[in-house]
Formats: sequence, structure tokens, C-alpha cells
Amino acid sequence: MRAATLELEETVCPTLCEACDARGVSICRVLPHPQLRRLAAPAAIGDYAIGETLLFEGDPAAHVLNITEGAVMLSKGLADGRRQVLGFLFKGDFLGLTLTETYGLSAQALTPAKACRFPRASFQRLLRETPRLEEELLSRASDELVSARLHLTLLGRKSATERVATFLGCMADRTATLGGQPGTAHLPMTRADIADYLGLTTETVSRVISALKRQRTIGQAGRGLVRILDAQRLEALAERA
Amino acid sequence: MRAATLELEETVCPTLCEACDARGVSICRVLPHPQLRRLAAPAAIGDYAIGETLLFEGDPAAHVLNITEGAVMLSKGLADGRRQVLGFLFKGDFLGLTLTETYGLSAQALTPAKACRFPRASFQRLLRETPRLEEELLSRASDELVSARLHLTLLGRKSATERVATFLGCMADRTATLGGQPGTAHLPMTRADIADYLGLTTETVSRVISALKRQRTIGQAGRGLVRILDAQRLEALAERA
DNA sequence: CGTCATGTTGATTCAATTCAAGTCCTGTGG
DNA sequence: CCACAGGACTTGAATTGAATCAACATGACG
Repeated sequence: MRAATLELEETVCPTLCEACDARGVSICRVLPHPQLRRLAAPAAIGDYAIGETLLFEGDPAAHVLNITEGAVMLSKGLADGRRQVLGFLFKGDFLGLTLTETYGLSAQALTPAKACRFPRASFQRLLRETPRLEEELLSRASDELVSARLHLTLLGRKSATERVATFLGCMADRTATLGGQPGTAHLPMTRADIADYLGLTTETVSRVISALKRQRTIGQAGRGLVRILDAQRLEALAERA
Repeated sequence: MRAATLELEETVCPTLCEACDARGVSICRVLPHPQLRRLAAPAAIGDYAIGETLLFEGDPAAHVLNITEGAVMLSKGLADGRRQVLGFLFKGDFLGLTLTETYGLSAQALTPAKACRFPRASFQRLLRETPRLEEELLSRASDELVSARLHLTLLGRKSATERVATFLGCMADRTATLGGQPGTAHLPMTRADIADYLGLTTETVSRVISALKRQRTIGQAGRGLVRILDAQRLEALAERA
């Protein structure tokens, strides 16, 4: 699948960026107008359908992307088809930066999504000349590292119930930050995606979620929406580090 | 336990840094003389015994450290005592940088170790004024993220044998890079440390290592030294992503 | 309204853990 | 130098949490 893209007119870009919904939560936030113009000039907006690939593990790392809309899943594959889901990205998240010549992970859209796409070379050039941007990226890398470590602890040392409870708690937090219903977790991914994120099987994820519903810790609030009914109990089950 | 430290005379420091064995592989590598002086001025050298703590999860993040000698283990604890080992550090590795006010992980010495210790505040100041250093740290954070993702894949999706084989392969690579015997893995950590790194128990690690020895894939080459006898087979068992 | 994905639930199996002895080092003090 | 104490490591037997195998339910969509 190939994403529809729209080249931005150089003159139009500052206006577009000005109007961009994700601006305030994206890396662009830290750029003054001249640098923003430099970033935007060679940019394109990618529009991705559900399941579509934003970038693929092993492909030449030609672009970096900034998500402006929708939900995206990051994953890594093993030779025999097993898969580890590494994380979920939303509006304002940045991806695709790497020191190697090829991407080290894949990214695909979980919902219809949009992303601002910058050629890697020009981005690297801007980066080298804009310490404020470097600082922003270091800060984001630092955050990613923190959440990777929590994820490692979850995968290495938690039980199935703890994993699912931790996951639901995190997703509820994320939903709140992104401006959704507080006390609700938006789950745009399938059970298989959750299982590959938590190092479990779909069956186990399903069983644990059913058990949490049975004991009224959570409840269904519509398609892909879980209501946290007993946040305290969920927190206790999660054993968050 | 409190580490013995030696305050550096400001006038002495450039000489000491000049003589530092870890200089060429540390972040200091990228600093021109004036900045190096600024970095070194408030620095202290910490000397740590086996088992001693370099920094502790939850403590105020007062310092950043650069390892100049020995092996260090990073870990994170759960409330009930379970532990996830996050990684192993050696000469030239940097630790302790965080956006939060407290450390998010613990670090302890596996061998007698030395580390250059910088006050966080002055390091941050230097960092903000030295884009080249920021660049270096971003590059290191990027590497750490890559290895964290490999570790996630290992914990989420690999069997016990695959985990141990992957680990031994990585440690052998690391040993070679650090200038040890090629084809040999130096293991300064205990079975319990390895188990907590791989998300297994000591018994399982021991059983898998015994099995690998029985089938002559690896052999013992002294205390904490494993010889890789059949690298190809080990690689195949590892299912490296 | 039927089809095919996705999700749930149950029965059974299995890989790794837990429990339980031992053995092997290594450093220490007689 | 040797005995021995205590931790590290290994091995075996029993147990178990999650995976696998197998239906079946649900629900989104043409």
C-alpha cells in the first residue's frame, strides 16, 4: 500500500503549520519561524488508511515522520513471524529517526492517520544547526527510554493479570492526556496487537479482560472503549514499578 | 555503602583527563579543551567495590556518571522485591541522565569499578551550551533505544534457550569490542543477575547453559568466562531479530 | 443477510517455575 | 596449608501459569 501524499507549496507552509492541530504537542513547537519554514519546505503530508504501513523494518531510512492524527503501532518482527509490539503512538509523536541506514522497526496505522513526512537528509541538516531541536529530541528519546524500561520490567517480571492491568492503566492515562474521557481507555488496537505488546496470546488477554469485567474492575464503554470502574483496584493489580 | 571519592584539583584535571584510559570511548571524546576543563572542574572520581551502589532508584538525581573501569549493572525493582535487570555497562558508558528529579533505575558495580562523577546542574548547564555534547548524548540515547527494543523482543517473544543464546552472543560481541579474547564472553554477573536480565529463573539459566555445554556449543574458559565453540549454532539458536 | 475477521471460552498440554537437595567454589581463619 | 562456612551454581521432581488446540459467539461490512 502506498500512502497518498500532498506536496506543500513553500509559500503555503507557514500557514498550514499555523493551522496544524498537532503543532503544540509536536517537535515543531520549539522551532522559530525561519527554522519551521526550513523544516516545512520539503515536507509532505501522508494520509494512511487502517493497517497501512508508515515505515517498514529494514527499509532504507529515507524519512522521519511526525504524527498529526490517528494512532500508530510500532513493532519488530522475528525471522519466523513472531512479533513484538514496541509501543503505540498518537498525535504529536515523532518516529523514524535512526543512526543506521535502515529502519529498525515497522510502523503501521491502527486508525486512519496523518503524518508530516520530512526527508531524512534535510532533517539531519536542520538538526545539526538547531540545538533547540536537538535538545527536544534528546528529551523525547529520554522519555522513550523511560517507557521502554517500564515495558521491559512488565515483560520480564509481571504476570498476565499485572500486564493487562498495567496496560489498561497506561492507556487510560494516555487517553486522558490526549483529551479523551477521563477514566476511559481508548483501545484502537486488536487483541492480537495487545497480546504482542504484552508478550501474551490473544486468548490470555481476552481471558484476563473478561475476568476484570466479571469482577467489575472495568466495563465496556463501546467499541474499543474500556471504562475503568475501580481505578484503585486496577492500580493494585498492576504493581506499577 | 559510600564510595571513596577523590576531588580533582582544577589545575590537575586536564592532565588526568589526558591520561584517562576511557577518554577515547567516553562522551568527553567530543569536547574541546575549554569545555573539557569545565566538565572536569567540578568532577570527582568514584571508586566502587563489588556490589556497591553507584546510584539508587528513587534517590535525588544529583549526579551523572561516566564509567572508566569495571562492569556495572542497571536494574529496576518492583514493590514486592522482583527485579528486572535492564542492562550491563562497561568502560565509556554514561549513566544517570534523567528529566525527572529522581533516578528511575539503580546501578551497582559487578566488579571493582571507577566512574567520573559530575554534578547534574553543572552538567546540564554545559550541555545546554555545547551542541556537540547534546548530539553525542542523542546518539547514545538512540543506541540505547535500539538495544532496549532488542531486549523487549527477547523478553516478549523468545524461549528460554533463545534468550540465553542471544545473551551469550551479545556478551561475546561486547567482550570483543572491549578488547577481550574474540570468541569468548566475559560474564562478570551471577546467574541471578542473568536470570533477572532475561526474565527467567537462575535454575532455568543454569539448565540452558548446561545443555549448551553438553552439546558443545559453548565451553567453560575459566571463572566467568564462556568460550563460544560453535558460533553458527549459537546464532541459529538465538533467532536474533 | 451471509461472510469473514475478531473475540471469547473451554479442555488440554507444556515450558518454565517452584520446591528440594546436593555440589562446587572461594575466601577466611585456624 | 588445610578445613570449613557460606554463597553460587547445578540437577532432579513436582507444580503451575500461560500456551495451544478447538469450538463457538459476535459484530462489522459489503
